[in-house]
Amino acid sequence: MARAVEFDEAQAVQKAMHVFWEKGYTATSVRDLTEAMQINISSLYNTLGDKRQLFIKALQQYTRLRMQAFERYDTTAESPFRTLATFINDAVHTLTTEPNSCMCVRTAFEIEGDDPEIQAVITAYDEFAYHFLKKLLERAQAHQEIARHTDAATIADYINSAFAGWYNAYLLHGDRKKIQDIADFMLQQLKA
Amino acid sequence: MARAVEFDEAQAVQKAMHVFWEKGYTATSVRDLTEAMQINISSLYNTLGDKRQLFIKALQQYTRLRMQAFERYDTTAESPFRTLATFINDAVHTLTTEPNSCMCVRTAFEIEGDDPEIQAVITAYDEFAYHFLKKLLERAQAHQEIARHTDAATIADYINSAFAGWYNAYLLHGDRKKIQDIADFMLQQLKA
DNA sequence: TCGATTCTAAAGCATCTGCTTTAGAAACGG
DNA sequence: CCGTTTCTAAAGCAGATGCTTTAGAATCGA
Repeated sequence: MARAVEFDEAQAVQKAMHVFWEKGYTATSVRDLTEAMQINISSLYNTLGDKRQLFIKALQQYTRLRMQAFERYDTTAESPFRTLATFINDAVHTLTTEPNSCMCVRTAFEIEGDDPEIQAVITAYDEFAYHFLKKLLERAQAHQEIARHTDAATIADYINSAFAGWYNAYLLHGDRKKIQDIADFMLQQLKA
Repeated sequence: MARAVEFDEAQAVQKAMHVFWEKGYTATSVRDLTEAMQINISSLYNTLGDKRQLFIKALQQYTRLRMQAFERYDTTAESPFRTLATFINDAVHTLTTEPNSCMCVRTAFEIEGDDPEIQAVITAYDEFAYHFLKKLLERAQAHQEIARHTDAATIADYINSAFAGWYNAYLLHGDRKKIQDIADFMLQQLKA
């Protein structure tokens, strides 16, 4: 037998995630990563692979955390619209509070379709959010809380796409109230 | 007297704009630029300044072109809402037709507030679009074409912020119809 | 203690980065 | 032709990049 593996991959990826999240893929150097991860560069290449593979793992970790946050919403609540309102208000809170904007959105604009494997991770998250919204909207329509003249699918796309725009608006103006007003207006428009 | 200046700055900046637009600021190298601009690197540094200054000029050129496109809309038309609808549909057409996504949005996410001078160029364009929309919405409200219970300013922010989200959605799915459906739903919601 | 394996530290690699310098050719008016 | 200025081509710079290699220390079970 030999020496036991003492390398905590999950923790290392977590630290890498924060660096990538803050600086973006290209602007992050391998030296930035090893410094933050507190591991030797040879350990990195032996266990995690190259920079791109590590980025994919970091991005997956990011989306996994985001997806976990969806679990706190009661999709079977009596008023699906209220759940939706909470969800949207939480999104406003998150995007105006976290130090960086959404890693998925940022990355989507950075790679611009050049890397299908990275894009797939982002798309998977996007579709996860889409299905969450769609289910919620279908129930809201069944409860007559929102208008039924439009597919829940389209409304889900509509809401889901808006978030990236809010990130952009907050980046430009840093004005929390502006985003809240936009969100309030959207909710009010959606209400039947 | 001496040799006449034969360097066409506007044309050079225009070519640089396309490279930056396609690849982003960081991912574009000075060699990429001189190659596309068909000029020598010493000419570049003598007349246009360094990479960052050239990028600012290219971004200004980009926003100038975009702002010119606003002139084709009749803001004094009898039905401001119809002008708004045309504007939004044109936006959908543009963003699903052009080979790259919006240079401003892409750059906003790339620099993430780290460069105030670059950010100012983007913000100026954003505010230009905002005022265009606000004026149009105020007239639409006066014509009773959209509801008056909300400030035109908020609705302008609402519409303006949505565009960046549509760029993101089109990047992820490449589905023109999806964006059109979203835009149609927005317009229908806005209609009084 | 032994070999086997996993770790770290450091040096090193070729390539790319933004940018400067040097040397000289080309075009002008006086 | 001359001096002045604008251009181009090419070499060169120091530093950063992603990644590899080397050498050896640490930790394990047999």
